[in-house]
Amino acid sequence: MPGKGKWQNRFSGHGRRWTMPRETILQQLSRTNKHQSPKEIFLAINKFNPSIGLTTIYRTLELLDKMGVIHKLRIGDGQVRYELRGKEKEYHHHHLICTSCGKIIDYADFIDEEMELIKKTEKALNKKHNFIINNHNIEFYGLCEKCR
Amino acid sequence: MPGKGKWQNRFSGHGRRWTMPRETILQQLSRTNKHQSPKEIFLAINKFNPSIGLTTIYRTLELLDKMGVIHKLRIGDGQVRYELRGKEKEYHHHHLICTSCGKIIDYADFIDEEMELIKKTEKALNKKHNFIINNHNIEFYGLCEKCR
DNA sequence: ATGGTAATGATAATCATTTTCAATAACAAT
DNA sequence: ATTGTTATTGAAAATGATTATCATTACCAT
Ligand SMILES: [Mn+2]
Ligand SMILES: [Mn+2]
Ligand SMILES: [Zn+2]
Ligand SMILES: [Zn+2]
Repeated sequence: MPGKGKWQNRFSGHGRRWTMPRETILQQLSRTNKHQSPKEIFLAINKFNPSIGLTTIYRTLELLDKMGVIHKLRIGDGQVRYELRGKEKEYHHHHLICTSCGKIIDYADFIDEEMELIKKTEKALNKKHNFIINNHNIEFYGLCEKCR
Repeated sequence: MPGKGKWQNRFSGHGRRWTMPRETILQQLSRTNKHQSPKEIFLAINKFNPSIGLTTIYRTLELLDKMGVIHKLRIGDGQVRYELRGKEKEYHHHHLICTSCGKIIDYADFIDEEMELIKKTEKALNKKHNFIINNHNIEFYGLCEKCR
């Protein structure tokens, strides 16, 4: 049954339940490509649905992150932030963060060269330290157009 | 007067004062190449000098970071961590973080290739987004030898 | 030696995130 | 459709890291 939400199927048959709060939270994440904090998501939802509690936002975001549906960011501004994940290819990007106003810019330039270097580094580090690398995090800090 | 500590001069003549707590904190940072949290530093110092308060640790670490003497790390384990900075060349490195036990490994492999890519990326991002890039952060997450 | 003031430490306050727990609602089995 | 199981929820309290307050202390230029 199409139209019931593209995520519903990912919740069925795993002892998990498809609930209204979860659908609402995913809708809110879809509404923008910004990197939203739990509180921001809560406030946005709260305007039209005050019955969903902040605790549920936290729990759901954590779950969605574990499921791989969203991506958790920890830039250093005191709260966690989340963004929806796309398919691997179209999703992979890094962040440009303004240390003055906190603006976050997505970028995916030189991804190919970067991936090559990452692969090489991962292989070397794996051999050297016997360390299994699952993912990486790259971010640039500086001043955005307005703040420079 | 040598022996009085290699950092003392960095505190003179800027309206800043060279104090016993600051010297002790820098000593503690020198004692290991681990990435210590404020609380860890506090506990280590507290064993032989219980007169230094946690608040001072926080304030001093923040100051030292601003001065460029130490480097602040925010891996995602709930507390900030700091490490001493060496000279630019010998210092520059990234981190390998075990998501299971929290172990942090420094590495500096492929730094040259990496710097080349970083420079290229920085230039492109600057042109594209009119963003001034001051520094970057790269870290790999995975499982260490013991935790795999 | 002394005065101005940067630095300190104890305490309280903030603030994001977690935990607890009783009530609710999905949903598989009837 | 009704039921029973239990995953999920929301309110409230708890936690834990970091910050703000403020009276006291101690650098250090004079
Ligand atoms: Mn992004
Ligand atoms: Mn390091
Ligand atoms: Zn900005
Ligand atoms: Zn480990």
